[in-house]
Amino acid sequence: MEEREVRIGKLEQLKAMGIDPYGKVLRNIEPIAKIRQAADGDTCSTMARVTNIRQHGKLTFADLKDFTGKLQLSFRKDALGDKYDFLKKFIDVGDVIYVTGSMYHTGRGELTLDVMDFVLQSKCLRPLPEKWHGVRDPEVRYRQRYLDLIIDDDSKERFRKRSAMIKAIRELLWDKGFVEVETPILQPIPSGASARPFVTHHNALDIDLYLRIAPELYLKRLVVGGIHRVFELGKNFRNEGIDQNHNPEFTMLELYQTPGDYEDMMQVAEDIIMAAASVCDNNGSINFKGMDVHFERPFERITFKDAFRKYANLEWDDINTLEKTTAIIKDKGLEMTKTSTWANAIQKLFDELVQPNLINPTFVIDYPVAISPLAKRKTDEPDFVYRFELFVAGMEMGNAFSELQDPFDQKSRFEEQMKLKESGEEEVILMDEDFVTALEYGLPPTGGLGIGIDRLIMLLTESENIKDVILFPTLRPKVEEATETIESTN
RNA sequence: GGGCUGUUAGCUCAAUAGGUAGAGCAACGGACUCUUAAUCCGUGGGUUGCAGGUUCGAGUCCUGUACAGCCCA
Repeated sequence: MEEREVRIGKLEQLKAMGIDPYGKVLRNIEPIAKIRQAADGDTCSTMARVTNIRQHGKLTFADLKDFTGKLQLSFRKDALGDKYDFLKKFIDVGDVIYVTGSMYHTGRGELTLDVMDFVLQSKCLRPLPEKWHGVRDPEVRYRQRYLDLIIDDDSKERFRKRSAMIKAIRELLWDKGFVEVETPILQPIPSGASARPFVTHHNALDIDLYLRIAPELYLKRLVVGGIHRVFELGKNFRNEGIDQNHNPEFTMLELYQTPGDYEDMMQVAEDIIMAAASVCDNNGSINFKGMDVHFERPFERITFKDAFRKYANLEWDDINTLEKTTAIIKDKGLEMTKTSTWANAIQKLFDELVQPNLINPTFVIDYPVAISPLAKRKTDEPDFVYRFELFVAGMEMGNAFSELQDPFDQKSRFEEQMKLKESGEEEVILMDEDFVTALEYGLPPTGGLGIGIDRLIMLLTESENIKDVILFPTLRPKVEEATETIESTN
């Protein structure tokens, strides 16, 4: 590791000269994006990482980058004197420096800070990845995200947008009078959705606890408690495989509103998605995995039954029993991975035959009660519920319903789920008696909505892999290696 | 879980048929006051992911393994 040794050598020399390579805090700075708005002749100061150095004898240009942008610097021997020689000798690409100087435009028109003084703020001991190919190895990008952020402007921009979208969503909800809350991540019963949970153990209580798979049942308790508009934006955890669309921990928005129903939730869902989309200047059109997607209100609506008719050419009479769905699954050469129930079969058929066709934002509404244990039955059609799922680019983006208020019905639906569990079904919505008790106190007519934030951000930033919108995606830890680190100096 | 592909210098990538492992950038030394992938001259840099095997000889072929990517479930 020769280059690193060279830089450590410089570090030692600096110390010997009485210069702290990890300098004092200098606060009178502004981010690069702000500085770039200055007029020629203005005096500006900033602190950022040097990403490129171009030396020309007694004149040196350098590029400085922070999270907000890039700025060219010029260093002149005739302005800096001995300090210019210090620059040439001790400042490397990767170092973080404080600079102060005056703005001007070069002959070629590049906005540049002519440096009057600079201070080393942190010495970079390792060479940065190559300057124009950047980091290609996905593993480095995910494990050493800081390198990705230093080098890759697109990545930087993607995470800046992520932050801005989440801010836009929060502001929208606050403006609508929603209260933001935090409910337990450690839950004794991981209910509210059907997925395998992570298990952990609390020593003092000597009980197993589960990382939540959904905050749903807690948020509805809060509606019972009188918080009529409530939301939570946070992590859920599901113990399932990792692929382009799945990370074991992911960010979910859930909100509940009373008075409200799933019609209201369609409006809110559109509001949220348009608010997030407004952050990306793409005029509501994106291209995702080769699909052209247009965001335009109102989003399309189609009933669950009609979706089968339209996209799979199947009438409800063709698929309303386990025998019929099983036959079709075989006929299409599909494979059932879960237990053989009508609920699993109809879900499988939907996932395979309908979902991939839903490119533009589409609300699929009025689901069968058998696959919706927390949603309110339709008054005119009690085998169906007031529920929708939102699909975009063939991906599920959201799930919402008019919430089931009837504690007796809720109890019996939990019981059905538990029967399924006993018969070997792994993923069911677990019985939560305390939640039923809460319903007995009276849940007013409520609409509830969940939106997968990571997937929304993937879509709007046209990122095909969920790992590209999560700063530190879950990876298998590296076993060997433990990259050579410096010996502690004490 | 299954299949395919990848892993070579700090970074990005080469290496034809199994025959001394190369280039660009980065680094180091030198020239250079308007470059922006600066340019020019020169120098150093490798346990080819890891562990075995075949062979006179392995980056290359075989087996196993680790990690990653893609596809499938």
